[in-house]
Amino acid sequence: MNQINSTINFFLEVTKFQTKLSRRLDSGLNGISLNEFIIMHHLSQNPEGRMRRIDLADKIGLTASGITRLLLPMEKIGLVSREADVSDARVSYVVLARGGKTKLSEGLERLEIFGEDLVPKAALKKLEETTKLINELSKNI
Amino acid sequence: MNQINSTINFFLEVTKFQTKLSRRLDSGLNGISLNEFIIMHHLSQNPEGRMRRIDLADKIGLTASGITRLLLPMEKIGLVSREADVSDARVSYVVLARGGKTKLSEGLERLEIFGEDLVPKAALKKLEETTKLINELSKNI
DNA sequence: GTAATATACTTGATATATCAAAGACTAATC
DNA sequence: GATTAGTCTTTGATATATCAAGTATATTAC
Repeated sequence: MNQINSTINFFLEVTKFQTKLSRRLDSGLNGISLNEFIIMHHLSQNPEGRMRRIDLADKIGLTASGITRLLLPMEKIGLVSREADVSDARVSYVVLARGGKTKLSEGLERLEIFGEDLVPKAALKKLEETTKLINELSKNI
Repeated sequence: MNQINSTINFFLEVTKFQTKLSRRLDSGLNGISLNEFIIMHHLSQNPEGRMRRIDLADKIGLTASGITRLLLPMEKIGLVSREADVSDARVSYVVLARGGKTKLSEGLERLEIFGEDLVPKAALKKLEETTKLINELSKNI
């Protein structure tokens, strides 16, 4: 039982939390996975209503390749669609499609309920600080 | 741009952090993956020096099936080994093997350095609180 | 304006999880 | 003590990522 670095402890706990969270939500978000939800959420938050794949990758922490593979089935079932860039043929934008909007709001609703059940009201302020901290840390990985 | 639930925001940030962390560490821990490291770490912390697969699964948040599949190659390359239970033939314990001890301490060293680079000293106290909070949340998922 | 370099995206091979079901036991109930 | 129910682990089929390399296009430097 040696002394443990508190940063390492943090890594272990976050890893565990995220493993459980995504397993739980992957089958509890009305047919869409957590990452699919996250993609659609970012699209809905974007002022232009569309994002380049590479920016999406950066935003959610996946590789470009991962994004390609995630989006493929999403396009097929009509959650998102594809838009070209007029001035740069390498780029293809991701746009939230009609079906995606529906799924997104259903997922949001479920996620909100889940979140309310999970996090006690009293912990919300602390949670927000935590979010800020983790966001800062993410930038340097 | 609608109002976002702060719990959902937390989920997004944690997911991103963990995605980036594990990608980064999976190729930076001297040949072992983050989860392999975590398993060995828990084994080394265990007073009995061994753990049932099911307890390991619970400890790190994976399914029993996931544990089986993670351990298979680890056994093959001599990081862990297998021990039977004298009174319950269903159980097989996981034990840290000689090669695992070496890899673990190498990984620990690297992870410590990584952690020191990532987290500013001033944030350590906050980080510990965060760890506690996340640990609490994990229990209810 | 051409050559070299950089960027955006996709693809082939592979790793790591999941779920649902099966296998092999143990424990509880009658 | 036989049946039933529960626990621990593994397995087949599948999903979701990664990396490294490839394709197509833009940008920079000369």
